[in-house]
Amino acid sequence: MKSDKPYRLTRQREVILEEVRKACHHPTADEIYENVRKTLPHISLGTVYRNLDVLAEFGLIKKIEPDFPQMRFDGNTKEHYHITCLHCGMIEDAPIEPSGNSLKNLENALGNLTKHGIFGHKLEFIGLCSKCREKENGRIFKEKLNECIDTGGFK
Amino acid sequence: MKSDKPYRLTRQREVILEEVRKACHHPTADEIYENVRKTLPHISLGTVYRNLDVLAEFGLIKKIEPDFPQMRFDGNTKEHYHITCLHCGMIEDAPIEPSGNSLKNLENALGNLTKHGIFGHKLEFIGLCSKCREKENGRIFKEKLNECIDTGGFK
DNA sequence: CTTATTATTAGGAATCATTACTAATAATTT
DNA sequence: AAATTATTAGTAATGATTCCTAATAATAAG
Repeated sequence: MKSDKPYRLTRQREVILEEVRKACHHPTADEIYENVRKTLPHISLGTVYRNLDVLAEFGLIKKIEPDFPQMRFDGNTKEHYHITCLHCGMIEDAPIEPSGNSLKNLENALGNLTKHGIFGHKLEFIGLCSKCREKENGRIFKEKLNECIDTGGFK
Repeated sequence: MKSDKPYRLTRQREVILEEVRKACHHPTADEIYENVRKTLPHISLGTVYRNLDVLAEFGLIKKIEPDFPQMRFDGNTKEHYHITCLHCGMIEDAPIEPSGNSLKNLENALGNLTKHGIFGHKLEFIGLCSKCREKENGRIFKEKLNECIDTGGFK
């Protein structure tokens, strides 16, 4: 528990937390809303948003802000990296370990070089999921790959 | 030029591109709008948004989607990393070189491990800029640092 | 150069995710 | 059991971005 604000365990909060934890696909707020409604049909969308924020504040879930206009949430709070599909916005876990200490070393170096306080980093891989890759028949893939070759990197 | 869509050079487009290029602080769309208005007082916000998208599509600028609700733009299209201030949303360039090939190797490894097509990665450092750090007198910094220590990473 | 074509514009309306507000409710404290 | 107050449902408001339309202006064609 990070925050020491007063905290009440409500049924809504409980169900929302469970829903985020059991979803393995980094759901959006409205996906969570739709699922929670199966258990609590009268819950309001505002309640879902508020509780997602509260749960994230207490460190029980993570808020993900991907390269996409809509927020997503993660029941897995251990450090790990993500792959975002450029086409559908779906996020999967990257099957690699957070690189031991090399990026942590970079953080320290940056903290010294700049006057910033650096807490952490976010490494996001950008690609096309297998479904979108198939559906688009490689078109986007080739386009983006060329773009990447042209500029020497995605961003 | 990435896209081969028809493209017309208008005064608006020219001024917007110049504005993004000369700004060194990764401006938001409305900051660009305000600045462009000094030269073209009758330009509309929609035109600014549309042109930022077009310019990004043609690879003349980059769109940045930081860990913050608002989009920012970058006139520097060479690969480089950013530091985002968690408090004010300001983005600065990270004074380090994109790590040669180690992250590119990770991309390749991931492309093989998963069925994804991986084009690139985005590495964002999260911190507090010196101004905010001062203003908050280290409060947020300590909080976030603890959070980071607790969970073994920011995200 | 003049006319035709059509991408682009200004301005405003619409959308979409998210946040804020309020009276009613329910979890905790006394 | 009563008092306190965090939380809720429902709805209105916000803020960034996108969409729509008739008018305009950049390019292409004659």
